[in-house]
Amino acid sequence: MDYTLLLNNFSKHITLTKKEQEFTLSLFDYKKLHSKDTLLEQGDICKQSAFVLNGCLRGFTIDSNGFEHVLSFAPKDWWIGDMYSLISKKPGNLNIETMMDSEVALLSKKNQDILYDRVPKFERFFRIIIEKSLVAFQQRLNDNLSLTAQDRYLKFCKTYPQLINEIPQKQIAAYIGVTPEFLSKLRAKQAKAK
Amino acid sequence: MDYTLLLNNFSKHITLTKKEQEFTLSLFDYKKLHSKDTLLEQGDICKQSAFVLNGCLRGFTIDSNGFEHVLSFAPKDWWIGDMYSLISKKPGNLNIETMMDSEVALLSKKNQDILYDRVPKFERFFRIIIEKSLVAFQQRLNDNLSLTAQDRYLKFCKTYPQLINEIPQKQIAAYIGVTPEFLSKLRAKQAKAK
DNA sequence: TCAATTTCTTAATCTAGGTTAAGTGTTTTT
DNA sequence: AAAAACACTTAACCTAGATTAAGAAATTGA
Repeated sequence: MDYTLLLNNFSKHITLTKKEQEFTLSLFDYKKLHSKDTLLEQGDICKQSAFVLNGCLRGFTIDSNGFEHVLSFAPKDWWIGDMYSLISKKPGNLNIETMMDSEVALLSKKNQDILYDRVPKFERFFRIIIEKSLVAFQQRLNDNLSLTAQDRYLKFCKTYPQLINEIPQKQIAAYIGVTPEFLSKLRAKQAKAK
Repeated sequence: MDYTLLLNNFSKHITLTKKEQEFTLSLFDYKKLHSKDTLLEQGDICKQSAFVLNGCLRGFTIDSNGFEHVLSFAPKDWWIGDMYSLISKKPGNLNIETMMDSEVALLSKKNQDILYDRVPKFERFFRIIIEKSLVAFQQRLNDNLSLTAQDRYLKFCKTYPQLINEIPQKQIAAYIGVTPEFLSKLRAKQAKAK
């Protein structure tokens, strides 16, 4: 298991000594997953955050009509978890699943608290990670309030160019908030317009 | 100016000595605002966060057709700022305005950084504040992806009971993501159904 | 390798919510 | 206290996107 990506992720916001690096990595669990494996199911209490070393996961909910809504994609170098459940310690309604064979580094809430205690720099690290995540969600909510489906799709293509050919279209539809049929129609219109 | 509310807000997540309290408060600026005063305009670089002591503010964007979209209401005891602009130091597209006469305690980004340095507990404090804000935005995005306008309105009424009779209906419409005309129609239908 | 499953497309029809417009309160300003 | 500005309602008509359904293409897997 290669944790280089994780160490580089830390070093974007904080500087760790060799000792701190070793201690920190010792708190993570490495896990190899197959495509469509489940990491968290709605109704569960989320007890860990995942850092994606390789592959891609998705966080999604299932509404009362059985439709899925993708709240986040987590490709390589991203963090994913159910923040609501993680901090409230109550059952959440997020599902987390791999979209292809993936490798993750798992940090349990318990170990995260130890980490905050022993290497307080991580208070800052996760504050910054969460700030960026907050900005992304605010931006996305604003997009959903102000843009057409067409524009949201174009924006998605710009934001996640690497994902477009890697994941099923219906997942992109569930992310931008339209049915797969409508996204298909949009793409056909777009192709013709050229 | 009475900062009791602010001190109580801190004490929800961290414990400060008398000295730390004094120092911390010295970093804030008190400001009294009239209804519809502007605290931040789109295109500006946001240089401060506001804690609402009294009254209510709103953060909103204006789209390319001139329509307003409310990203957040900040009643008494809430924080508001343009996180994107604040951390990137680039011009943001958020407007922040009072909805009634209000009092705020302002913390400049510069003073916030001093605070992180001199009272590191605040790394934790703001991490927790931001975590909660993130959870709220994720939840709201999910609501926009999965609920009808009717259900979003009902949920709004449950979440912000104190605001319903305090702020104009068109602001609620701009928050849940419908036109004022459609919200009016929803309310009429609801009233009849009883 | 070929059957089964999943994904994607196309097309007809439907509907939640938008648009336009006109009229009626209700605040705010002078 | 009148005028102006703003907020809310109602109603007719419109459209972006949903639904249903059926077939084609691609993937998965025994």
